[in-house]
Formats: sequence, C-alpha cells, structure tokens
Amino acid sequence: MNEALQNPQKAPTFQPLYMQIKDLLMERINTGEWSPGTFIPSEAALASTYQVSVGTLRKALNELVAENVVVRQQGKGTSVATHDGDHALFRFFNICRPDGERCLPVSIVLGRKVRKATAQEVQELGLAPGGKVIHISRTRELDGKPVIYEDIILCADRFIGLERQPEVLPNTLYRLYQQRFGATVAHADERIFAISADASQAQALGIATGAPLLQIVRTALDYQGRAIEKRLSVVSTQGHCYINRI
Amino acid sequence: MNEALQNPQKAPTFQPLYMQIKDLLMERINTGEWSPGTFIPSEAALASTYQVSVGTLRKALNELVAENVVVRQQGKGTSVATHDGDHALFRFFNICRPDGERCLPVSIVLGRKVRKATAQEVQELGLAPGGKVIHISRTRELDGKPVIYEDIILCADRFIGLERQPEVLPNTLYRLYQQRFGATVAHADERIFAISADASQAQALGIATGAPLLQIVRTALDYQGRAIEKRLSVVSTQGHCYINRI
DNA sequence: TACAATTTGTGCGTATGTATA
DNA sequence: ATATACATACGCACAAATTGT
Repeated sequence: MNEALQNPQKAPTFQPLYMQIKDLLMERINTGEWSPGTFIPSEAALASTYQVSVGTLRKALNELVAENVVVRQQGKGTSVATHDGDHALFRFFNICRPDGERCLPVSIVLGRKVRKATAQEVQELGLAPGGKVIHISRTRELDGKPVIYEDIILCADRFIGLERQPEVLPNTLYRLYQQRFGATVAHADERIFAISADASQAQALGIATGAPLLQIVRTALDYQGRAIEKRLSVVSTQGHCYINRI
Repeated sequence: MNEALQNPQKAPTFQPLYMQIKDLLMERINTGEWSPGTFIPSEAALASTYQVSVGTLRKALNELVAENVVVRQQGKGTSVATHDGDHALFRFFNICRPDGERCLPVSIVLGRKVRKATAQEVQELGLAPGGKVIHISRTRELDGKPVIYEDIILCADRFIGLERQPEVLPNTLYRLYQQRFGATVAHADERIFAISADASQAQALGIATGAPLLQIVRTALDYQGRAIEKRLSVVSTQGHCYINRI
C-alpha cells in the first residue's frame, strides 16, 4: 500500500496514502461488503491488512467520520452510518414551526405508479434513454394539518418493486432506500421558489387557490454524487417554515 | 499546560488537552490579538509556548480549520480566516439562477437610520432594554433586475457610526462588519416563508401586487453564537431561486 | 536559476487513558 | 477483572510548498 510513495508521480493523479486508504474503505462500503449498521474491522486489523500505520488508517477513518459515512464509538468499534434516528431524519427534513421547534411529519400516500421517464428526468437522474421511473405522490401532515404535497421520482431499475412492496410506505423514505435497496442518500441539492397555489394544490393542502406556497425542488445524491431521487415538494407556510442553519 | 492531566478530575469540566489549546487559541482570535487576515505563530512556536507536543497543537488547529476559523497554507503559515473572496460571500448568499449558477448582487441603499429597538429586537439581538438599533433598507439587483428587498437591523452600540460612516455601503456587508467593527459572522439561522407581495414590496421589486415571494428571516451569529445582525429579506423568484446544498 | 530557511503536510511508532462488552 | 477498541498525547523523519537570498 505504498505504490504512490514508491512511484511518486508528479501527475495530478497523486493522492496521499490516507486518501487512498479512505477510497478503498469507501469502496468496500459502497459495494455492500460492509452494509449500514454493521461494524467494520478494528483500526489495528485494518492497518495490518493494508500494511499502513495505525495513525494513517485513523486519518482515513476520521475523514469518513467527517463525511458522515461511518460512526466511531470508543470501546465498541467503527460502524457504517445508518439513516434511522431523528438526527438523520432532520438532516433532510427542514420544515418546522416558526419558532424553530422541529415536529415529526405524518405521510399519506396518494398514489404510486411506474411510468416512462420524461426527457428531463432521464437527464437529471442519469437514466438510460426510454428508462422507467417510479412516481410516488403523497401529502405530509404536521401537527395534524396537511402542510406538504410531494411528488417523488425514482429510477425504476434501481428500486425494483418499491411501487408496491411495502403496503404502507414509511414516512422516512431514505431509511427504506438504504435498508431495502442499498442506496444511501448522502447529500441533497435543493432549490426553493415562491409560487401561487393552483386548484389541486389548494385542495390537497386545504388552503385558498392563489395562496403563496414554497416550492422545493430537490435532487438527492449518493456519496459519489450520483442522483438517487428527484423530489418536488410544495409547502404551505401558514403555520410552518423552511429552516436552514448555515 | 497539563493541568487537566495532572489533575484528572472526573467532573464534567474535563476537556482533552487539544481542546483546551483550541479554546486558548480561539480566545486570542476573539480578543482581536490575532485579527482576520494576519498570520499566527508557527506550529513549533505555539507548541513551545503552550508546552505541548506539535501533534497536540496540530489537532487543535485542525479543529479550528474545520470550523472555518483559520486557514492553513503549506509553506506559508496559518492565518485567521477573512470573509472576503467569493467563497465567503456565497456561503451566506444563497440566491442564484434556477440552473444553479451563482451571480453577484448589486446593492442600492434606500435608507439608514438609528431608532429605538422594538421589544422583539431587544430579545433577538440580546440588547439592553431601551437600546438602539441601526436600520438599513436596500434592494439588491441580480442580472440587472431588482430581486431582493432587505431590512437589516444591527445593535447601534456595537456598530457605532455605521449608519453614516462609509458614504457608499459595500454589497458584502459582512466583510465590513469584520474589518471595521471586529464582528465576524460565523453562522446564520434562516427561516423561509412564502408570502404575497404587498403594494410597497411590489413597487420595490417591479412585480404585481399579490405575486408570491420568498420571505427570509435571518439571524447572523458570531463564533460564540451571539446574535450580530437580524435581517429580513423578501425575494422575487421569477428569474432566481434560493439554493441549499445539504 | 539555484539554494537555503521556514512552515505545513504526510507517515510511522509508541505509550497511556477511557469506554465497552 | 479482563480483553478489546477507540481517544489522547508524545516524538521523529521526511516530503512539499513558499519565500527570500
């Protein structure tokens, strides 16, 4: 594991040793060899197998910790991060009360179907031409009131059977993606617009037609930056708001 | 600098050595001894003055790097982070074109005055009862069109003379806060609502009354989490949008 | 251009402390 | 109590980038 040192190319392909180790560890996570929630070998064991010092291996692992890929616990070991728990949920759920208090959403699925992807979806999700998508529609209630209407678009090949498999979809979909389909949402790209409610949106959210709404266009990405999900949310900010801590 | 090791209290006040060093360095930055842009002593020098190993001091510095407090450059040294440059600007300016392309805003100040703080402002900015605030109103243009209307509220005691000092305010106010008033904006808390444009907003942004707008309520905080600025922005998302990468 | 001094980056090794099972 | 695994702290050697001579 010292190829770069033995052959210190000046080419832009050079990477420090700990980065090479990091990539190797990341690869074993991405291939599913180490699935979310499982513990990976100890520092000493990994350092031995890769023939590097413990310090170098620690540096690689700490990089993965900073990227929320693994979680380390003194005395226990290092495990691959999961997306259950409130912390992970609220990382991607940014709607809360105006005072900043978070509240749990309750989802009501309105429909799910498989259909041919539009040209835009093919491009945004990186699908094969003429590929199919799963399209889920739902509303989400906060504090007992419908606040969000969502359209969720997924690659049908990557999420085979999702359109019917669990009779009741959980409201934390990303956990399902990870556990059932090995797709971990690592990042998301959101763009927010203000729009006026049309008739169907007004009806779904129980507000007046023409009322101002937030429209959130989200692309969810995995650790490699590949698009996993496209999501279009419409939010009524009568009693709630979008929150962003920078 | 080994008080904690010589006296390893089990009390919750315990902190590892590198965290103590980090706090000491942070303090010297906050007091202004090391102002933004200046270079601090080298690793070796600091390790010597604090009587710790270079590795421990490096760990403290790397923590500060992760929090964007200092910047390290191989061969040069370690400097206190500044808020000039596009990177720092776009960290707190999240309005861009719908395709994700960033564009530079142009500010037009409409008015600035000093007035008594409202009860809400006293609470949110942590002011003394009956304290005064500086109130700045401006519009911001993107691609030649007025897109944002902003009300900016500052503690008058902390920003003495800002209401008149620079005849023309720069459009990157946070840089001014840091350079002229020693107030570094480290974080911000934003809450976003959808509203309908009232008559004055419609006129300022050149849109129809009742058109949907984004309303952004921002509290800007320093490294200690103390409120520096309160800002109320109203954004037309006809040709632009709010962007958030999670 | 070449060289040296300074400073951070990388990598190795070791010892000890602390949390967990 | 013991073993395991991560956390902290120390020290050293060399590489790479920057600056000035």
